Amino acid sequence: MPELPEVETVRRGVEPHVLGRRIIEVTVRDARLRWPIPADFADFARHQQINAVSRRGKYLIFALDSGDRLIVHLGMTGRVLVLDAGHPVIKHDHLDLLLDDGRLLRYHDPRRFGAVLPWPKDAPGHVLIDSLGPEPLSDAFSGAYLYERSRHKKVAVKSFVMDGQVVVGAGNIYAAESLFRAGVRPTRPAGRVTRAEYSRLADSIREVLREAITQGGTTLRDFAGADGVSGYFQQDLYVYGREGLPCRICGTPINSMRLGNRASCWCPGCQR
DNA sequence: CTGTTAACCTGAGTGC
DNA sequence: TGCACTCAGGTTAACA
Repeated sequence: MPELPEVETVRRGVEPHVLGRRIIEVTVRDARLRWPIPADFADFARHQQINAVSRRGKYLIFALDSGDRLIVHLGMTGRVLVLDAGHPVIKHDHLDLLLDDGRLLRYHDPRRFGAVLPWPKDAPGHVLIDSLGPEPLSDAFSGAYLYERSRHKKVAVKSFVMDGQVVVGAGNIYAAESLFRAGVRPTRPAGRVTRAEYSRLADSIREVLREAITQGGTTLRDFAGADGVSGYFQQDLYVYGREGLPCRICGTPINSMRLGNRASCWCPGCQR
């Protein structure tokens, strides 16, 4: 699934194709996503013009000319593709937005952990967006912020930075990579990580996410940008998926364990 | 409140 | 070829 860099890559890939385009028809083939696509979704989206495509954390937000918005989340295996109308439909193609230029925006998601939801203009906020932590690439995010938020917390620092209420966008891959670059073991209780370490960690998170965006994301199995092209950040991974392999810095075999039900890799030599 | 676990769902990979 | 099992980029609901 897509973490922040993959979602941002999708946003950038989709945006030029949909800006100013009007949705002329909506086809829902399977509404059973993480939350069901509401029965009135087609009526909600039809005839609306797409004025902007933004991102909040791992959520894509399509702003419509009426002031309504569409929220799209890719879950673990979701994709958004821009295709010509009439493109063959394959398994897991759950939703099409037919555009007024003969193209369509297609949502494809084998595991259906993602979501496509309306966000009406008269709703001040949205339950999925309101309680999110700061954007890691914004000024609101810093080592001091992480330090303050983490005091007295016993949760592992990796789980802490993967918590979307703390900071958005760092999933399993980038949390592991950021902790490696900061030299902090993922198992450390968040409340025991020092101010200096959080300063390095905040820098690392920003750096890793920026680099990954530049590379077009990381490609494992299911991710591809809107144009179907893969990302290249996997060439820059130091710990994720490298259990048992020698550390690229010190040669020590990369260690792995489960933290909060997620595989977590780190280097015993480089990370304290 | 905090913290941990199971659950959602399908497909790919592995071992027998 | 088949079957049983594990694992996967996210997030929340239900627990103790």
